Amino acid sequence: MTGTTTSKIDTKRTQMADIARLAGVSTATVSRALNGSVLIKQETRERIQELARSLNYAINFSAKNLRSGDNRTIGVVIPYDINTRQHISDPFFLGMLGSLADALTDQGYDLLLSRVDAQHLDEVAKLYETGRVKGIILIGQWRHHDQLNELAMRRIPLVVWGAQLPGQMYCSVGSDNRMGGQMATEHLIQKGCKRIAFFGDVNLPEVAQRYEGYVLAHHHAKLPLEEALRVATPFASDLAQKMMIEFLDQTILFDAVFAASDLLAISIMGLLAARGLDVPRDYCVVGYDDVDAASHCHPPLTTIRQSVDVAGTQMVDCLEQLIAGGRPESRVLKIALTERQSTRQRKFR
Amino acid sequence: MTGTTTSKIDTKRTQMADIARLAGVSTATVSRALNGSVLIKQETRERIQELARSLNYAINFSAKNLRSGDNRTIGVVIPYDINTRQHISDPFFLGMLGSLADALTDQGYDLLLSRVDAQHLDEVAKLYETGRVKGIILIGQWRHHDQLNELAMRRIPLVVWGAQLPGQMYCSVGSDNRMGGQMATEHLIQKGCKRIAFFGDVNLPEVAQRYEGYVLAHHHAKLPLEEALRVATPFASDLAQKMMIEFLDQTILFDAVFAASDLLAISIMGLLAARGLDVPRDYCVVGYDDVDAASHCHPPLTTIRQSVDVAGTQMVDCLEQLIAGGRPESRVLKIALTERQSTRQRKFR
DNA sequence: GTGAAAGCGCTAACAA
DNA sequence: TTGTTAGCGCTTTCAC
Repeated sequence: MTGTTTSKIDTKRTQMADIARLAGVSTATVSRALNGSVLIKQETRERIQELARSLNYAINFSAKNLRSGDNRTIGVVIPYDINTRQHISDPFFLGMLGSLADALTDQGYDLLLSRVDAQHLDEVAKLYETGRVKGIILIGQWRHHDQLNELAMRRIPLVVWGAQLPGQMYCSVGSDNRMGGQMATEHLIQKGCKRIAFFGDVNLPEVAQRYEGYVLAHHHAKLPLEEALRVATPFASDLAQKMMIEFLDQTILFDAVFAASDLLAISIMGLLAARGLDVPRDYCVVGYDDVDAASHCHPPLTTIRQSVDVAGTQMVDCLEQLIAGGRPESRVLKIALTERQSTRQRKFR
Repeated sequence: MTGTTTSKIDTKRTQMADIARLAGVSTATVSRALNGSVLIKQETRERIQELARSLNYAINFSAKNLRSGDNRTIGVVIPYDINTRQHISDPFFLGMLGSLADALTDQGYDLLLSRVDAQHLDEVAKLYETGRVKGIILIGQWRHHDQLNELAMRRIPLVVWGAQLPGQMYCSVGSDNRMGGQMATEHLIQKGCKRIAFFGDVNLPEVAQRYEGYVLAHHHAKLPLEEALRVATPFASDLAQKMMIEFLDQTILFDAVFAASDLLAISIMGLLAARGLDVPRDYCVVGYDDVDAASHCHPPLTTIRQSVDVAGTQMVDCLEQLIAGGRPESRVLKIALTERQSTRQRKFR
């Protein structure tokens, strides 16, 4: 028995042989016609295509893939860290996923979504090695640089969203975090801020680079750096919230915040508001990502925009090159500062 | 030529035949051994499994699927509406996606993610008919009830996240929207609110049911309904924002808001704050979904919690029944009100 | 311009 | 307990 025992009238799905019989040609001709081969006389081709359509024919991908040793599926992997609970709860990732879905669809790929425990990143190798996917896009580098390098050495076509790191064997696409950090900080300095708190987990490469930009801006402006102003919050979570409250309770002197993600920025703005403090009058705040919420929150958030759409197409482009046997360069995407209320109307002191 | 021309040393992937040769058995034995068949002597079985492992063997799924006429992939579809730009920008959907990813993985399924133009929902049928997926989970019913019915009539195993509607041919899983709307409204009434604005697009079945609950609560409390208090905002977007501002500008008398999504609720709270109005002192606000942001915003938002994890497993469960030829009932999941600051400390007037 | 035929890597009925 | 054999539905070389 072939199909599942779903119904008694197991209407076998139409296949090439059926079309061939009906059209009075061979399956070879049908195959060619359906693939738009110029070898087939136009008239025959159109007749067969029409027939296929009217029969509601749908090709069997398993057979096609088996025969051609090929497939058009890309694995998109979102690692999650059980310990830090750094799940995909950030809307930025959803945006990225959407962007990838579109970019892959455009190129005729299917998207196999997989959540993988970051402890066992080598599981993603299986995806490739079983022939399920032709390549892998990994969203979120976290702190798994070494594991990623290992995957790349196994010759797995792999593109990672994240920072470009020294000694990197895999292809990465990411935004210019250093520049982003610098621009954000310079913007604040320009608004007259002098004691800028930095919120973010510098153990993550991307955040570390944003912090480097922050440091650089301070150097340029000949502003001193202060340890107490660096708060190592994880990405938005209860813990981050707790750390921010702690920070505020310490009554450390500061006049601005640069947060490594919009979620953190929005969170701190809420905390400040709850204490009767006003943004931007009392504190300026800059975020990172430019998620939807950044423009809808109050006050609307000045932030560093990472272009998600571009990211998607770029990653797919890299992956295609990798699949074709190329060795694409990692890419660093341009960012831009979007100024909104959270840093406006600030008076110099 | 078989493989892609990636490298010169085109190391052909190991396959069953290789293992068979090395083990001095037939491929049939290897197949059985690897599938853990009890027909094979334990010793042989273990030897073969060990060999496979050491050779880093990975089965070819195309071949397996072709032969067995089966596969373990489920399509998860997120329709997007080009017109209303109702993309998947709501974090609630990300949560759902994550939950589904986990539930499917637990059951040994792969997740094929697909974004489909809501105008062409029949495209999802192709996913099934080409044998790419064994069933389909659709997140977001929007206003496509009829199209979904049609898909169901084509005998496509389909589970939809959304409201249960009369004359529904497909299996749906959703939360108890009516009850949710009622609970939210009753909670507000209990806090002393009398003129409760409702924000949400009642053209969407889920929102319509929430509104029904709102109406019911008013009846129970013998409170009059007022047209002016119903604001047909779409799901969070610039347009929604604009409509809320318009509403506020009209200076319609109201003392509370029940928003059909947390995003809307958070948005309105920001708008109110920007006008120097306080939640919950001046206005109480209740949202819907209980997304992460609801507890991190300020003030923390009272909201109706939809249990995303349960939703994922329930949908997968339904789909499995459908695939097995069953006819599972649609499910309505329990909701719960989570009280937070946005409705606290309200004094009766 | 079209057809015949081989076979992709695996599974399962039937034999032994 | 294991092997033999016959395909699953498609693509593609080679022949006409």
